[in-house]
Amino acid sequence: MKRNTKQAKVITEVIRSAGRPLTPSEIHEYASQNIARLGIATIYRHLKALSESMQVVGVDYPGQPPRYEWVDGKDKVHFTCRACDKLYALADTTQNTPPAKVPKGFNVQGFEVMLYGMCPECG
Amino acid sequence: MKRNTKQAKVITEVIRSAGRPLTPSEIHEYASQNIARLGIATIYRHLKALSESMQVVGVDYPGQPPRYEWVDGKDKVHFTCRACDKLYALADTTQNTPPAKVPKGFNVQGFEVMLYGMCPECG
DNA sequence: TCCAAATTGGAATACCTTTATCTAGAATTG
DNA sequence: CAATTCTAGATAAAGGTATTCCAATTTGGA
Repeated sequence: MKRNTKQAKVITEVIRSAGRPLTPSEIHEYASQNIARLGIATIYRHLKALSESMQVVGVDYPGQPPRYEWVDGKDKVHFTCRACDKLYALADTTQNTPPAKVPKGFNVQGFEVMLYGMCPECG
Repeated sequence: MKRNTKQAKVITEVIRSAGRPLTPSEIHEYASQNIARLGIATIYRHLKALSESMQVVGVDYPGQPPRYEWVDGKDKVHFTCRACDKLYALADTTQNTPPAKVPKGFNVQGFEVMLYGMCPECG
């Protein structure tokens, strides 16, 4: 039986309220503010479970560690700054329509847009 | 002085003509068909150089090793099959226009669209 | 052709993320 | 409240990519 532990609540809330994709160590860092001696393995265990239940999805981009993001049907557009490497979640302006046509036979279930450039802080 | 070696030519040509993002080991495999005893370190050396000179870019997606793709101003749209994990490069139908609006202050230099779903072979 | 310098191959290894393991502790059930 | 069983924490270990090292080779120029 699945149990409702304090760790599960905090980890889930951290990801859900972040508003942007977080790395496992970021999640660990933020959740540790509410739970002393939180093990990194616990982060990975919950990330695995949350991924399997489709509540979070992985977001990768080159040269950076994998990040995880809450699934809410929005925030499919990300922006990464080439100067400071910050990752932003932008409002989805694509209305859930894949911004590209696909050849016959491909069934698109989801999509993701990654923008590269300079963020307001970096120029 | 930079030298024009057979390895550099073959590795570059493998990536350039692939038409899709390749993993370092895929590049090694294909290039080895033309060069006996090709070291994997040579692959990484050239990938690093080609990345720094902006001739290739990295393409990541969750759970898979990093792939590298030739930069030609096209092929910014990728499709990954959730069943077989194949990665396809689709024709860019976005005309180099980012498929999303960005807030004031963000300067978009490039973008990438990743589609998830089922490929023709898998359903 | 000959030489100095750049490049390669091969293997070791460094590096870092993720997982496995084990025991102690905590959450449900009756 | 006691028993049961899931979960957490800590650390070791795995897993796998990327780098380093250096002798041997190759390249471009004189």
